[in-house]
Formats: sequence, C-alpha cells, structure tokens
Amino acid sequence: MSPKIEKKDKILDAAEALFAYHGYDGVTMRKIASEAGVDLALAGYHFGKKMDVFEAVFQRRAGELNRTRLEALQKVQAEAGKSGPTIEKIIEAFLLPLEIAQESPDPGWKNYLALIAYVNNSAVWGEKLMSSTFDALVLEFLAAIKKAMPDADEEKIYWCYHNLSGALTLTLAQTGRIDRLSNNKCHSSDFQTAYGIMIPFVAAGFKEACKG
Amino acid sequence: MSPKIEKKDKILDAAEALFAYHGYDGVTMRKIASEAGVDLALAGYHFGKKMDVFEAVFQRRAGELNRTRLEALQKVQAEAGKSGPTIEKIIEAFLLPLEIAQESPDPGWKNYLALIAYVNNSAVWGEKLMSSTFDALVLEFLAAIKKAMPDADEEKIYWCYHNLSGALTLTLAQTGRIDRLSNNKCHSSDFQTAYGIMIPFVAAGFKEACKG
DNA sequence: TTGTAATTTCAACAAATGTTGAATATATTT
DNA sequence: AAATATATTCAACATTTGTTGAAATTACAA
Repeated sequence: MSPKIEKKDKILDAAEALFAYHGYDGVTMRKIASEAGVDLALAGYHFGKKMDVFEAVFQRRAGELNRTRLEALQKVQAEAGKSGPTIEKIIEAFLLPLEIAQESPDPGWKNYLALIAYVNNSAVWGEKLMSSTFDALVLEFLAAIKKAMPDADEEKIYWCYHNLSGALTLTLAQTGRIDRLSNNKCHSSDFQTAYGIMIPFVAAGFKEACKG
Repeated sequence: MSPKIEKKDKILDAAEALFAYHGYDGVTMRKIASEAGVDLALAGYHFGKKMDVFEAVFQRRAGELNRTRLEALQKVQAEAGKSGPTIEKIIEAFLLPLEIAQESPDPGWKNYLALIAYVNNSAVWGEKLMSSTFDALVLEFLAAIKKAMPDADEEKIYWCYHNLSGALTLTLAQTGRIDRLSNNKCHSSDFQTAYGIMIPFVAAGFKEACKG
C-alpha cells in the first residue's frame, strides 16, 4: 500500500486512457498529470521523457497478455492431441483472452487494448512497437494454423491473418461507428456478440481464401 | 493553369499526406506549409483554422469516391438482374474501386485512403466524420447484402460488415506490419494480392457467420 | 532521533504552436 | 492604365508544450 507505487501507477493509468483515445500527439504531459491528480514533473521523474511514458504504458500489460494468449493456444493444442486443433479452436484461443480482458473489472484493460488498436493502425508506431512486442506470439499462432491447413500457401495465410488483425483492431478501437451505422441495433461495447461473430467469420475466411 | 488553385491544392496535398501518416495532432500548420512550399499564413487564408484544413482534405475526394463505388454497385446489380448479385459480387463492388484508387497515378489517393483508415479507427473522429460522409453509401451496400442473404439476421450483417471494414482499414493504413511479420514475403503495398484474398475471405465470412 | 535516500512539488526556461492584422504582390476587371 | 479584387508574404501575438534544476516533503534505515 505504499503511496509511491500508487501515484506511479495512476500516471500510467491516466496516460493509458488518454493515449488510447487521443493518440500520442493528442495528449500532453500536463493532461496526464492532471488526470492522474499528480504534479506535472512527477511523470518525468518516474519515466523520463514523454515517449518513455508511452512505452512504459505499452509494455506494462504486454507480458501478461502474451502469456495468457500463449496458454490459451497451448490448451487447445493439448486438447486436440497430435493432429492439432482446428482453425476455429486456434482463432478462439487467439481472440477469447482479449474478450476476457475487455470484460475485466479493471477498466485499464479496455483502454490498453484500444491503445494497441491505435498503435497497430499507425504506420508510425506499427512496425516499431507492434512487431517487437507481439510478433513472436503471432508467429506461434500462425505455425499452428499452417499445421491445421497443410495445403495452404504461406503467403495467403499471412494475408488472412492480416484480415483477422484488422477486424480485431477495429473491435478493440471501440469507435462507436457500428452503433450509428446500425441505428443503435449494435454496440461497440458488446464484445460478446462481436467475438461470437468474428470467430466463425474469420475461420471461414481462412478456409475459403487459402484454397488452391 | 492558374497559380492560385495550384497552391491551394498543394496545401491540400501536403496536408493529406501528413495527416494520413501522423494524424491530426501530429501535424503542424508550419509543416503543411513547408511541405507545400507555401507561406504559413496561406493555409489559414484559404481554409481557416487547422481543423478546417483537415475537413477540406477529408471532403475533397469523398464525393468522387462515393460516386465510383455506388456506380460499381449499380453495375453488378444491373448485371445480375432481378435476383440480385451474389455476396462476392457485392463485396467486389465495394472493394475494387479502392484498389483502383490506390493504384492510381495520383499518389494522393493512397494518402487519402490512409487518412480514411486513420479516421475510421479513431474514436475521436470516427463517429463524427465517417458516419456523416460514408454511411449513406455503406447502407446501400448493406441493403444489397440483405437481399442476397434474406435469411440472415440483420444484427449479424452489421457485425460482418464491421469485420470487413476492419480488414479493409488495416489494408488502407499501409503500416508495413505484414512485411515484417512475414519476413518480407508479403508487402503492404501489394494491393492486388491484398484484395484478391480479402474478397473471398470476407464473402465466406459473411456466409458462415450469418447462418442460423 | 538523526541522517539518508526516495519522492513530490514549485518555478521557470526555451522552443513550438495556432492564429491574425497589416503590408505587399499578383491577377482581374473596368 | 487605373482600379479593384484576390492571393501571398511578413511579422508578431499569446498560449501551450516538454523538460529540468532546485527546493520541499516524505519514507526509511541506523
């Protein structure tokens, strides 16, 4: 219950929420400090430059997220035995940990995943941060998919993953667009429905687009 | 060939490229002016505030884009006759005009579509700008899809479109991520392959996820 | 308690930013 | 050519921004 850590984390929480919604350049150190209820200079003291705050936010939950998703993959692999899991099961293992995180009582997870959506869609950050942090995990999943579709062209599998990644990213971003488009019949915050449809959608996409 | 219009358009071109890559807050009026080879005050003279420059960029090509895509839809509808076109044909009509635009000799189109990707993934801009500019067109396509899948639940169709929109958006963004992930076997700039896979991927996704 | 290290605040800096009024130049019209 | 409108530049403003040194406060060990 040491107050040091409390304030340090409050800075990360505030930065997480602000960066996720406004992007890196849309956030000021003063806004972060103010939102965290902390003096302006404190963020600099704990983390260094503004960019370092951003990276600290980005890295904070990355390890746990990668661990959870890898465990989910290993679980379906163990259940499937030597033949390996189906595409559906692999996609499920890839996505459901995110749904669980978004439904977590800690609202920070929702912000964090929206931040990942921001980074993943940015040509500025995408290559630098996303690849170094998440490619290892993604390649594990892609290997499992290749095993489940031994006849599929490798290049096509990458592009199918790209489509999966895009659909996922837009879901993580929570833009509210589907609410308006559907005249409020659907809601960006309805993750259960989102993933419930995304999983068969993507699985069918892989199967069809990787033919030949 | 009047030089007035030349400079005015150069400002929009520069702003388009910069906003697409860096986002609204990552761009300064000075960078726009400098990139356009124009005095700082000129952008303000022609367009007003910075936000007005952004909206001018966003609106400049929207009309033509909507027109082209609507024509593509009407063409496949005319070809299909009363029964209406298949999902594949509808998705094609939705996507191929974008591929053509990205391959246009005018590099501004590529930047413009990357800008749309930025806006579509942003919760700040998404609802305000995207909906008002593109929802009418999207609803035309969704109506065609509903006709092609009369048994499908409406809510599911919206979510399937959301998946399509996400996959498309990531492609428009050109982040370079797939290059790195695939160890340079795939390239963000290879639109032909991207859409060649996206179309069957999405069509199969619609069919499978809208069952029941 | 005393002393030391860690944390937090205060204050201020230099640089960058959006915006605008006035001056100049260019084009267009009369 | 003169006059008018349009376009462009110049110069400067008030804010905002990231960053940092010094002071003050708090936690902790001896």
